[in-house]
Amino acid sequence: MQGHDHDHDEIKDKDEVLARYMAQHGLKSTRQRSLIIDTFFAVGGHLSVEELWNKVRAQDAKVSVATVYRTMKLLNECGLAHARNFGDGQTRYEAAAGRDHHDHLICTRCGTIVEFENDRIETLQDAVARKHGFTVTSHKMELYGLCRDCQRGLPVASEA
Amino acid sequence: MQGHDHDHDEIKDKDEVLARYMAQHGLKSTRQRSLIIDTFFAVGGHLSVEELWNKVRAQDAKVSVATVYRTMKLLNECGLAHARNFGDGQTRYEAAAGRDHHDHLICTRCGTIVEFENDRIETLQDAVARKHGFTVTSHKMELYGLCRDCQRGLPVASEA
DNA sequence: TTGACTGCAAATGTTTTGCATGCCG
DNA sequence: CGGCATGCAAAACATTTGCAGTCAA
Repeated sequence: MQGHDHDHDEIKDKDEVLARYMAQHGLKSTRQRSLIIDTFFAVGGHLSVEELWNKVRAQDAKVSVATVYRTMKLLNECGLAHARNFGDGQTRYEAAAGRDHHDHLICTRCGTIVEFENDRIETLQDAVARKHGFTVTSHKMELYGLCRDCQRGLPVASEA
Repeated sequence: MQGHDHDHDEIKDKDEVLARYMAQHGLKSTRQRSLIIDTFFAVGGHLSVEELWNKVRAQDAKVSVATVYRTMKLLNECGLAHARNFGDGQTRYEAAAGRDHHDHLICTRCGTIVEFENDRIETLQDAVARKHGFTVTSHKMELYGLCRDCQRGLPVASEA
């Protein structure tokens, strides 16, 4: 739906990071891992492990959830995916390769997630942290509310 | 650190909110609920259900975890407690009655949690939301990093 | 060949729930 | 009394892990 036809650099970058990480850690590139990782980056968005598993199983019915969990944990460790936690009980992952930091607007009615970034907020965050003697290494910020459509009571389109 | 010795108004406010909510929902005031709620507000901080359960059991050994879960869910629903999720697998609750909104600085080494509020950040958040057509009803922001002591490598004092 | 990877199922840890009993109102 | 609340244990989830077989390097 969105025009992301120019992420070849990022994909290359991602592959490099991944290859380097796997080499350094003695990890192997397997059919399942490739499938999971490719699917994850191809789908985009904020996937729960189960959602990702479903996409993956559509292509290879024998991949187990455990492998998806293990693979996403790896991606997270090597910095290519970030684990997020938006209130429903599940951990969601989002692609991180070559992307700037960003935060989220979450519609509490239809579940839409919009990403944004705002340098002025980041600057203020740093200032606050400094005032309290903290050195900040990461942060997360989530704004919950109603998106434009839900404010007007439009029917919820459910998820894909 | 913080001078919050004047929360008597807030406590009264809390009881009112609670009483009204319980009346409206046909809820009963029981020994267990009172004990759990009083303990929760007395201890303060960001308690996991298990931590709270331990405090409660010290006073009445027969209270079950289930009741603590049920009670905290109630407090959360009536707005007197907020559920938070700081990365470890557990949901933590913090008192919300009569308190201004605030965010958190979390030390990733010793676990210290510092609360802060910053109106300019809130203002910017609203602006961002508006730009994306959202009406924000709540938000959370967490800054992760090292607190002053941990930056200097001081020994971790563990939790209480 | 070898050791990492996988699938499966069992194990974990957290939170929820069904049910019979208990207690507030 | 009647119905919500409680305790207990089982159930429900999300996630992890032990193990034996499989596969990449």
